[in-house]
Amino acid sequence: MSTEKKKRLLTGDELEQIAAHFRMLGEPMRLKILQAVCHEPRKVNDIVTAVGATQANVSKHLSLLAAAGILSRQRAGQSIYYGLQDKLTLKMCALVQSQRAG
Amino acid sequence: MSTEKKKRLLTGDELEQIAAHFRMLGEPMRLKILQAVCHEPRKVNDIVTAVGATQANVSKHLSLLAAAGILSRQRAGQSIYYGLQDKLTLKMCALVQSQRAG
DNA sequence: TTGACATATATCTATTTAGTTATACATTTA
DNA sequence: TAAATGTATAACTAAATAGATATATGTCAA
Repeated sequence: MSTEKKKRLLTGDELEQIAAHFRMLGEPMRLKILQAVCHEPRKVNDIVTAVGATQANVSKHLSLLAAAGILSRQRAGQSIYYGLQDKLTLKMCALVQSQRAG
Repeated sequence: MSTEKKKRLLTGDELEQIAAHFRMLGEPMRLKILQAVCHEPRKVNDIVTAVGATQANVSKHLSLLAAAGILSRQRAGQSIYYGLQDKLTLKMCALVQSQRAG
C-alpha cells in the first residue's frame, strides 16, 4: 500500500480563487487591519485610529476583506463592527512569519 | 491564570515581508507552477510544457519564487531543476482551498 | 572554435490596484 | 424635519507587475 496521496490538479477557476485569497493577504495595510480586529470585532473608526490610515482607505480595505469572506460585518447603531470570520488567516500569517524567522 | 496569548503587534517591516510572501502566492500561474513541481524537482522546460505558458514567462516566475525562498534551484548539465523548498506553501494552498470549498 | 540547446533577462504594453479627495448614504438625536 | 455622526463610494493618480517579443547568457557536443 502506497503512502502517496492521489491529488488531481486544480482547475483554472480553483487556482484563481485561491490566488485571489492570497492576494487579499498580500497588502501590509490589510494585515495591519487584521491585527487590529484579531481579538474582537471593532468599529471602523477604532480600526482607522489603530492603523493610522484615512477613513476612506480603511473602509475600502474592510469592504474587500468582508467580500472575500475574511471579515464579518455587523451594524450596531451608527457603527459597523468588523471581525475575523475564522482563525485560518491568523494561522497562515503565523506560519509565514515563523518560516521567515527561521 | 489567563488563557490569553500575549502577542505584540508586527512591525511594518514584518508586515511587508509577510505580505510579500502572500503576494508570491497570489498569481494563478505561480500556483500552477507550484503544482507542477510539488512532487519532485523538474526542469524548466518540463514546467513550461506542464503549465502551457511561454518560456520567458515561466522563467520569470521561477526566478521570483526562488528569490522568495519558495522554490529551490539546482543546475544539472544544461538544465535547471526547480523544486519546492518546503511543504508549508502546499499546506497553505490546501487550507485556503478547503475553507473556500466549505 | 562553432553550433545546438536550455535558461535568463531587457524592454515594452496593458492591467490592476492602493491611496487621495470629495461626496454620498445611513443612522441617531434634537 | 435638520443637524451631527459614522461609514461607504466615486473619480482620479501613481505605482506595481503579468505577459509578450527579442535577445543575451550559459552549457555541452562535435
